[in-house]
Amino acid sequence: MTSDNMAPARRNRASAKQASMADVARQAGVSMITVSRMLRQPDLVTAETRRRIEEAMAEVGYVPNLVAGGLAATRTQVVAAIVPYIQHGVFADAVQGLSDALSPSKYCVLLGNTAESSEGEEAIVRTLLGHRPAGLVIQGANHSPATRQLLRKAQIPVVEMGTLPDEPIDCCVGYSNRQAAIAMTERLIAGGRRRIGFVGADPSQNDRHAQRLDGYRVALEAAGLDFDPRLVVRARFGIAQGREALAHLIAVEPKLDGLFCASDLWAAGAVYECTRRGIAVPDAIAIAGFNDQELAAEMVPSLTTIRVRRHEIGFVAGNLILARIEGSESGHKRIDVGFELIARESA
Amino acid sequence: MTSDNMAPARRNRASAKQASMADVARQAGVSMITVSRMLRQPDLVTAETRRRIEEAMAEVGYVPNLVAGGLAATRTQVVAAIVPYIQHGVFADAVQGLSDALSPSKYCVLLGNTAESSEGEEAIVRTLLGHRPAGLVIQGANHSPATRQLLRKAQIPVVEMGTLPDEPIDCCVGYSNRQAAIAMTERLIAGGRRRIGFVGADPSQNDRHAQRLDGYRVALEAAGLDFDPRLVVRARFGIAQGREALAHLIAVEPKLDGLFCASDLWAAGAVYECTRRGIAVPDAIAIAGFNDQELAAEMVPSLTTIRVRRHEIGFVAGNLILARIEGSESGHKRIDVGFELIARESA
DNA sequence: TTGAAAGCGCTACCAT
DNA sequence: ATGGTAGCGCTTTCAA
Repeated sequence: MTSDNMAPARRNRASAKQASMADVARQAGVSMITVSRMLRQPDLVTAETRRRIEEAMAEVGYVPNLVAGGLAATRTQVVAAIVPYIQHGVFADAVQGLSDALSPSKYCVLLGNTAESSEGEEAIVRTLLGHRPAGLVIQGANHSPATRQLLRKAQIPVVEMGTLPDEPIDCCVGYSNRQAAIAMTERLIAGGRRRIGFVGADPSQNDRHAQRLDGYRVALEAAGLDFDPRLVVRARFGIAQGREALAHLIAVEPKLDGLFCASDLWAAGAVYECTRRGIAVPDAIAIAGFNDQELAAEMVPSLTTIRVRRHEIGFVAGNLILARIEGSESGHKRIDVGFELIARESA
Repeated sequence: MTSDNMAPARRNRASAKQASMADVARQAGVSMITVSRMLRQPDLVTAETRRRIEEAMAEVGYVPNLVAGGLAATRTQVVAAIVPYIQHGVFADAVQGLSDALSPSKYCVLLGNTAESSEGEEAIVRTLLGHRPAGLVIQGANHSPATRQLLRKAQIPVVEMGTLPDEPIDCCVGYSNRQAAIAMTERLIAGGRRRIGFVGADPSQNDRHAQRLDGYRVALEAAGLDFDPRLVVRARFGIAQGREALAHLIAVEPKLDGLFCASDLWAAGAVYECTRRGIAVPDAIAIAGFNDQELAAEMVPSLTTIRVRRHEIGFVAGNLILARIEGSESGHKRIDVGFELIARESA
């Protein structure tokens, strides 16, 4: 029962080498090109021929070599996806959406993690481009000149996700991080908050967070409130970092009465820290998040946050790529999927 | 400044076609094979030649075609990774680990989502194998006979992750889900709990959860407690589903005093539901999770759970694959990374 | 509806 | 240390 690997050449080449298209053709008594055709445009082949080929494929255990196919056709069945960390739910959602859009067309996702560094990004873009993907999606839009150059020269559809740059490399699908941040900050202000903190990622490495910070600042100043750099915390992602941020901020500013976190993880951490310290949320401090991640709706108190349809962003990006590959050049080069302010208990 | 795409043939072929290795060779005044060598074994090339080639590569904007390389060498720089959903943090952690292990060697991850169905799994395995990956890692070990057959015939290293099957296809790296479940159930029992519920995924589709369910049952029976099928809930993943599960269970069994959730998400949902209903955790009901996901340590009350080093599992899997590719066939075919019971507040 | 020949861009193998 | 010659396994013309 375990004769798969070591079987001494049952039938044709049971173990020796992988079966090739030539083997299938021979077995079916047709030419290679007919096998190739039946795989890609079955309608052009007689039902009878098709049957014979299918039988032959099963017989020899044929798995088409997409590498050879990709080389011959000078186009692969692969789409590259570049995100800072696949481990972060926010990016994984988009990649899932991408994968879901691509799967019906048999395209696969080739993954690249940049670790949120621009050198890392350029290196990974280079490598992924070497695999000659049919298209590429990438998180954000603040790429180094070298990276932009590479992407342009690649002559494939490129989709920047999660933001709406003024000058996309090719296409983009996202929403206005700035407007979303403005909306949330305005809400906090409208709720009577005056000393509002901000937690975000390094704005020089993360353009989405840079825009959220910008929106926060704009909204404050529009309301005649001070933008106080001491109330701006730069953090690594994580719930624990949210706790720390809150601890830091109330030390710096005991009158803190509002907090806008550019990610739900930080907001959750801040809320938990308040809970532990007996600080009432939102009565003493209103805390808002960003992303509407799963725990936002479920935790106690639930999180007021910005909902972004991340799976949809990836899905739309995938369909954009497919449309471009198929040549239906479709006008839309800049798709705004919008955002939604979800008002819950925490703010 | 935007002349990348449309520039009318500056230098050599600025826009026409992608530069090939032949172009680089011509430009550098060497043969193709020397370029190839310099890319893969720079030591075998004179410093001077190297410099000329590097210059030429920059000049023509060369990005090596890994598809052609893969075909010629009959081995690619790609490792396939198959998980139920990349969107689930638990799987994304392992994929991140895999990617982190492979990156230094310039291997990329080709992603496949099975959506946790065996037909889906076979289809995605077929497609990924078509890309002739140098290795493949896959979550779990309950694959259909056809899938196992495909994987065997592929003649590449295969690593099954997250479990320790009796008969791995090739290698595996994981831990005993059964032992972990036994340990946690025993803890609940030792804490005086007598009516203990269980929440898990469909055991027929998810072997890890099947083993956790088994461990729960074994521990109950070893303690002389009834295994009551009414207290076993099968759920889809999610915090909300954990709330529902708790609601359902206390309706079925008002005397419920313990709950073992095979994922932290369910445990978190159950805890939140208790909080909302004013049920004291752990006093009235002890609730235990599984995975030690990020929120487990942070939420209030914090979650007693099983810690599994998921990133490490992926990382080890990646290194196993690399070792196999390099031929250092290394004996370890079955790596147990163990688990840890993390005692916190909820149980 | 089917087939023959010519590559796709690179690496392996053998020379030198 | 460098180069020439064959392919890798498919798809793309074109032809029948």
